[in-house]
Amino acid sequence: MSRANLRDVAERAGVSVRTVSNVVNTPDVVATTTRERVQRAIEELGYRPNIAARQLRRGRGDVIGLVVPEIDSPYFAELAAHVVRAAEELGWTVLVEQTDGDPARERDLLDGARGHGVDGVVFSPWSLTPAEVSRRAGAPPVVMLGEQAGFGHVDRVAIDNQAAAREATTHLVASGRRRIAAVGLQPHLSNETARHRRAGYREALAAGGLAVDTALEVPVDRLHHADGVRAMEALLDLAEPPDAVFCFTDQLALGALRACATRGLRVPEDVALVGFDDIEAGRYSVPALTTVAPDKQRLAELALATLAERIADRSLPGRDLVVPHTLVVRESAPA
Amino acid sequence: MSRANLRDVAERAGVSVRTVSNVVNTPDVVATTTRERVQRAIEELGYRPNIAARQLRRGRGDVIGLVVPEIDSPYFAELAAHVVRAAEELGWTVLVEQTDGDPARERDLLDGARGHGVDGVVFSPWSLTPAEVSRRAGAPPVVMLGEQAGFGHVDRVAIDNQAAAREATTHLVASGRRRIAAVGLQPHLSNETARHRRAGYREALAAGGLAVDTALEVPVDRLHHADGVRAMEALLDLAEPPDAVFCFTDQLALGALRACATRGLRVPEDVALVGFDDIEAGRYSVPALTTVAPDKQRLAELALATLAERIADRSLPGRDLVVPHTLVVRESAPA
DNA sequence: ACGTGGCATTGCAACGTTGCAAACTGGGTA
DNA sequence: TACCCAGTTTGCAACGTTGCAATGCCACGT
Repeated sequence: MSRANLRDVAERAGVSVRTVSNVVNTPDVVATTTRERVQRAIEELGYRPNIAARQLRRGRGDVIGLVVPEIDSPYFAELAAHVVRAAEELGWTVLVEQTDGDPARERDLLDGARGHGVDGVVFSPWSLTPAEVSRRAGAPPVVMLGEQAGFGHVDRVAIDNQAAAREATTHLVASGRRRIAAVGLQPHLSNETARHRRAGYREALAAGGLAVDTALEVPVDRLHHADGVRAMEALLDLAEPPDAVFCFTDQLALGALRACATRGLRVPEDVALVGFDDIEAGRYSVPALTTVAPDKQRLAELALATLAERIADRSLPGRDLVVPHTLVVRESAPA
Repeated sequence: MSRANLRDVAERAGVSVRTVSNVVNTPDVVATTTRERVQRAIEELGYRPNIAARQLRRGRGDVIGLVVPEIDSPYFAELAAHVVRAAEELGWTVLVEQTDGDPARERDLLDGARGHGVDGVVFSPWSLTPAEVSRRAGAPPVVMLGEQAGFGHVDRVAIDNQAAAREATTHLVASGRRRIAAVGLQPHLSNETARHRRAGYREALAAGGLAVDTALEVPVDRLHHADGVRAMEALLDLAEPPDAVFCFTDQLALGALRACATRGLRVPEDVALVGFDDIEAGRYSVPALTTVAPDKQRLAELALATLAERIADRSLPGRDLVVPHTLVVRESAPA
């Protein structure tokens, strides 16, 4: 016996298909006795609505896509947790896709989570250029996360990365550091976020009367711990190593921390470290990470609220929404 | 103008609806010239298949659910990454749901990811009792992850938690530790996995001629860093603190590590630590964590392969599949 | 000229649901 | 008694796609 449908229930309860549908969707319009009889039939047959048919008929499926580079990076994992929770609040379920930062995959998935009939998409790009976010006829609405500027007609939700990076670096300057490195540029990707963070970093240096030394601006391949280790080792191999490092993600910072330990350097005494993202692991590392904390929950909620509005009215103009952040001072770069 | 459908394309290309469908699904049966004409029309109209209609017609939607307690716990995040990748390999997309370990939510979601028309579900339970995994008429097939034994008719994929815990503890015994604690029991949940790990831990103690001291078996509320901190502090407050701690997850171990640092204890000199899960953060902590490493990729692949088989043939008997694990010896508990 | 076989294309129906509007029911009112 | 209205229930059609089976077409061999 296959899965029961409305007709099976209707037959069993001795009512019309339409009435069963009413019991499921608008129970209050059905007479009490009828409703109870139908509900019993539903129970007995184990009826569950066919979502595909409902979606086809209604024109929406209450599913949204979440497209991130990698769901196992702590920042994205934490973000995803907030998105899933916020989505549930709105009656949505979340479909997760990974791009691995691959431009081609980002482009494909931008067109609607592999076409999987989602009502909308929350998209966290790494390498997408603004030009690529256009001409997407028939694709579901998208909200972009992060600092990819210049999309214009597309909604975007992000923290002010440049200001955040400036504050982080200023904190290091203020604590007396004079040779401050930056780790996390990704020149091989058109990663706008990294660019903004570097801009903020440089602003803070200038404001503190420090010169930019490009030898201290270390590019990385990816943003994992291992990349942080490599970058830190490179910095420590310099003739004049830094006395502070601003890492563009906490993962990089934790890698840098590890590299310092391996080399026998003390943090923060010999080198101060600041991260970015405020992932849980950074709150419990030894020493605990000073870091920029984006309000991830707010970010998720705002992204979904924006998406909901756009789904309701696709003619809305594109919006640029800013979410607050704070600098959390911990042991790796104390005041 | 709304979204284009097969009929719009057919009209524009001057062919039948069926031929357009053929171009989309089985291009090789269509003549080259026709195919090109249709493809041009598809491009021009920006046609994208309606997934709901396809799903309704085909009877499957190539979407599976992944139900985990929390997607932002590193272990589940890493697992999810593997699941998403493996799913893509099989042409599936993954819908993620979080239970927060809440029994009621676990029960609901077990019945098919909030009914969201998934073809199958990969379920990672925390507190579900075997009795609850029954009588699910019409619900999609499920593969259970972890050590929830006794489901019988349901497929299950897991590592041998008891053996793994035994090996981890034996490693501590072999390195000369004599007062070995265990952190991670969750007596308030019917968490079978924790039970198995304790059984393995006790086995190893017995084999090493050590007595079980229930004062050294520390329960925790959740499995986060903070719980590890609290548990470790409790252990260090004992009249006779342990010289080694086996934590049931790496997150707990990292919390314990942090607590040791705060108290000025050296790891591994004063206390050795072993974790479980082999999350990335544990590979870069100071000191790096000795831990049990489940083959997560294998776990994900096997779970999905099993699910695929069950979807194909729902009359298959329930299977219990075991995935390999290894003990990775690092600094927190050297040989 | 005609049948044959292979390739290409087509029409019909159905998947399960819900929007719409019509139809029925019973009791209260003019 | 005839009528009306609110409360219930119903039938029909359509959402967009694909399985099935039939039809059309053409080149080839006889």
